[in-house]
Amino acid sequence: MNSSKKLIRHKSLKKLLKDNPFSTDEQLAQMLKVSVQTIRLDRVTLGIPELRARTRTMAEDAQTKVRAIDKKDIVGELLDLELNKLGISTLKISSDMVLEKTGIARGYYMFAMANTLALAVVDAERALTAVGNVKYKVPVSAGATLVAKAVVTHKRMDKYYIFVSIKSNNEEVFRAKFIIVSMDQRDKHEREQEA
Amino acid sequence: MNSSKKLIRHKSLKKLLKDNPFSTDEQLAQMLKVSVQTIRLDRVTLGIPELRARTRTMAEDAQTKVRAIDKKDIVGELLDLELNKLGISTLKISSDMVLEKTGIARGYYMFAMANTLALAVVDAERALTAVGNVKYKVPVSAGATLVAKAVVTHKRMDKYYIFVSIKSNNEEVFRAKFIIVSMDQRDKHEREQEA
DNA sequence: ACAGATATTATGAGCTGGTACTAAAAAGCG
DNA sequence: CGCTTTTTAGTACCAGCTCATAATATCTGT
Repeated sequence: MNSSKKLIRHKSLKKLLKDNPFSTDEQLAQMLKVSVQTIRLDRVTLGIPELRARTRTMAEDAQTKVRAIDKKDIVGELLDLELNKLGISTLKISSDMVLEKTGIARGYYMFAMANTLALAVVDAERALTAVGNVKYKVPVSAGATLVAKAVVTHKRMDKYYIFVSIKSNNEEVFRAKFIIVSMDQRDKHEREQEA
Repeated sequence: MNSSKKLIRHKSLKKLLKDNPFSTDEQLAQMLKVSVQTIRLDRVTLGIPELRARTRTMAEDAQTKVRAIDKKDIVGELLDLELNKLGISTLKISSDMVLEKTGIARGYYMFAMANTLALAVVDAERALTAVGNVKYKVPVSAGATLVAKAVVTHKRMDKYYIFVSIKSNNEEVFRAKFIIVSMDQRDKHEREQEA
């Protein structure tokens, strides 16, 4: 099978670009062990624009982002995001994020981190938190690097049920469940009904 | 004055690039009615990178943007406080506390307001949030003045059960239940055990 | 095994949006 | 007027492509 090779390469190509959209054709060619021309051909058939166009659209998108929450709204740093599935972010607790008396991080940072991540995971133009359920398991001190993982457990109508776990040094320090309501669907329904 | 022209142009240049960072030197030259070389020279002296580098860093930044909660007074203003009984605070939602897309206040502001008030009500030197249960009832827009009321429903051992309700224009927009743990009594014992 | 299709690679011209450098022309100023 | 600063011009070079053409390699059916 000749074309199966090609298909596999196409998939790999997509994945490579998803992981690092800043690769040049030459780098991609090296990674996939084919010639640069092949990469270019693949890009054309897959409708993938060149590096410059890619970065450009990314930069433009960043300016006028159309998603539930702008990436800049994420408290912490977004590491991975699969819309409607999961998201991972980190946040370093600095000394001005802790309570003076106890030296322990104010709880709302973990809440904000978890909540914004949950909202970011939802693939909707407009989304709101409806319900939150949080549990603080271990106090967090300054200097800790937190890693939050949000997972969409299930979705019913316009409601997303999201579970978020925050770990520090692989120890769970916080967990939360959110119900996020997408406003997109409502709009559509309402518009359709009205129309 | 020769250099004043230059200074003015430098300011214009910065502004133009702020408004549209995607301009090429040629476009900028046309807009400022000078030669392309002048623009390049200006960019060098101002330390402004070329278009491609600009878009590139923008795209990269967009991927991993850090933004913690503003250190501003999230808490709001304390109006009344009866330790171990109740507390009342207000918070005005400003335009930079809302999500751009929806114009609705970010949920963690209400959480932070409620949570800090709950902690304030507890009559303990050191207290931590253990569990939180929140419900967002009505979206809040910029300009709204929120009033939070926290009530200690009961206390068992070192745990305080606190109910918080946030109203805007006398309409309940948010409610939360917290379990706050006082560390005053037990920290001595536990530290010795953990150490 | 061999023609014909499909896939891959090579080659070269041309483009954009620059950098880096040199040098000439223009403007400003005492 | 001459000197300095500022602006413009010009050349060579680069990355990272596109587009077109052509050659080679690989596979596939008969």
